[in-house]
Amino acid sequence: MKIATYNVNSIRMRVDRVLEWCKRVQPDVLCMQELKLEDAKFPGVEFAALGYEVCTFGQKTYNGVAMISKLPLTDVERGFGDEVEDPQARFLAATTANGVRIASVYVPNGQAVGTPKFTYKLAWLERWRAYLAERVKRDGLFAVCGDFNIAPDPEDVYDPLAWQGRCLFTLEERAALARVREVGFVDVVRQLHPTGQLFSYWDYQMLAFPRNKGLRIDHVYATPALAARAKTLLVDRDMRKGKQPSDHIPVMIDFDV
DNA sequence: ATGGCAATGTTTCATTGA
Repeated sequence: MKIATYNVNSIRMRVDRVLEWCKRVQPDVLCMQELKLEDAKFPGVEFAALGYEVCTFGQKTYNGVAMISKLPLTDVERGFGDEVEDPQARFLAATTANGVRIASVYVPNGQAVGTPKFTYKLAWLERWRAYLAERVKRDGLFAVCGDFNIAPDPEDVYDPLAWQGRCLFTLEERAALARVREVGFVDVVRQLHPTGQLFSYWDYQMLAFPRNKGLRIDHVYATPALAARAKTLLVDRDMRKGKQPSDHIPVMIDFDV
């Protein structure tokens, strides 16, 4: 079972690229982030034509997450169920017909240390952790995939010294992400690629991609029972090439499920 | 060969991303 995640940076701008990628690598489930549109405007017909069931949680202009699946989806959850005061569409979960729970996540960027957005990010991370701590009790096979907007380790940023203390790489954010793992998740990309850089994002500016000034901020976390079944990894650098790429690339794990 | 910001809407600039 191939489970993938891809921050598309506007599904409207990227739909042809995503469709071509699905035809080529045939993910069973693809989690997407930064749709930047309302659910009614999601290009669902195109994905349905490839045999995918579509599940979206979008909003106008910003954020928005989706999941497409070749297996039927049930028990769809949008948000954590606690966001009385949170209108941002950043979390979607569903269960595939073979019993694997999957979530598509877009963690807040945080902008810069000391800003209200950074405070919101840290609070959001704690809400996410509390939600997952409950769900792992029930879902033994659970994959949480998405743009986490945190580089966990020094080898996950192109210049750890320059990134010291910067948003996406502060000790505070990395500790918050470690607390998420501690409720019962494994970083499956690192499990399959234990050492060395394996970036998933390069800024559009300053020739970041050709200079390989990237970050590893897109992740696939899985419960130990599911992580034990992880077989192969694809971090598809080719998707940063060509006309109008997203600034992120897809990350895919093939599980023996 | 992978290329010098990009996408959205409030549109001809401001906001956001990371």
